Amino acid sequence: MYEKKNLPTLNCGLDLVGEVLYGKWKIRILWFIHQGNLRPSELQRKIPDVTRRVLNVQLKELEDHEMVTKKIYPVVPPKVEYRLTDFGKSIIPLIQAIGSWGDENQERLRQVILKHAASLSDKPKTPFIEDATVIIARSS
Amino acid sequence: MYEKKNLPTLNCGLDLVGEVLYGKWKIRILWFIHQGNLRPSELQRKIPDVTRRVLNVQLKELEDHEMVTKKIYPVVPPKVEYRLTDFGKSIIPLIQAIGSWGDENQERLRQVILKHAASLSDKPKTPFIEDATVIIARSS
DNA sequence: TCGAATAGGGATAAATTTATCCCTATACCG
DNA sequence: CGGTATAGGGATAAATTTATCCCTATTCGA
Repeated sequence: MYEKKNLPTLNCGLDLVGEVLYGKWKIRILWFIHQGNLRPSELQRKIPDVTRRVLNVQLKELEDHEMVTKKIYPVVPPKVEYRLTDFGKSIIPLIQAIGSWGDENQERLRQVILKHAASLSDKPKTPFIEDATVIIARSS
Repeated sequence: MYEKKNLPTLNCGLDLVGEVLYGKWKIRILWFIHQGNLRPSELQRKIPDVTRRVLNVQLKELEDHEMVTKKIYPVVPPKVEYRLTDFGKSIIPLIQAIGSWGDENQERLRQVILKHAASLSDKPKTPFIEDATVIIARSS
């Protein structure tokens, strides 16, 4: 595993929440578990962009942070279920609120996100002189 | 700058919010601006762990995402102020709620975070055989 | 005149997170 | 028998984010 070299900042509540929710998929994982998708394979189908490996890693962290519990059924093929702890359940209203705000502002969010992303891409790497060259070739 | 190679997932509101709030310091930056710390130097003093470079970068992203506006005063020494947009203001209640939940659960959060962090460090890298060697040496 | 404060940013390094690849195991279905 | 589904994890690569270092400029105060 990876050993942290910089200690996290843990001054205020905001810092603390950040530690347990920070992770590309964690909020969504919690949300989908809340929705009743308890098994890793179900979660993976709900979040196709996450790989199984990373899903496992983030679930493990959520477990360590006592947001979920893991139950392994000794059957074949294997069966595992994750459930929210009471602690995990208590954060669901926040996730709900965040999701609602996001839904309400969907259009604007999508617009500014895409605009920002574009502003990163459209820095031309090839100088304009190249375009000029093409034009000259055509006009000959 | 850095050009993204993997496109973000933008399916639901949760994804969208993630895009604009994801960043180690962004939520805190918004919060402190909301508290009236408008100038970069003030923000830096409030968040000593962020470097000026990164503070600038994250402020720029918040600006691109229309969460804040930047106002440059043509004076010397330079003076700059960031303010929340109406859009930015509308997300403050969420941040407030997250912070409150974090404060309320401060103790438990601190505990599980530290426990998890410790579990990463205390994986012994030197195999147990070394301990055994020591014991044998002692008993001779 | 030197140092501090103000704001900014390029180049690069380091840290961290996320993804890819590949392997283990078993039962069921056709 | 061969393919699929189930869950898991080590080793390593790639992507991304964050940090470090070092510059520019001006005014004020000691």
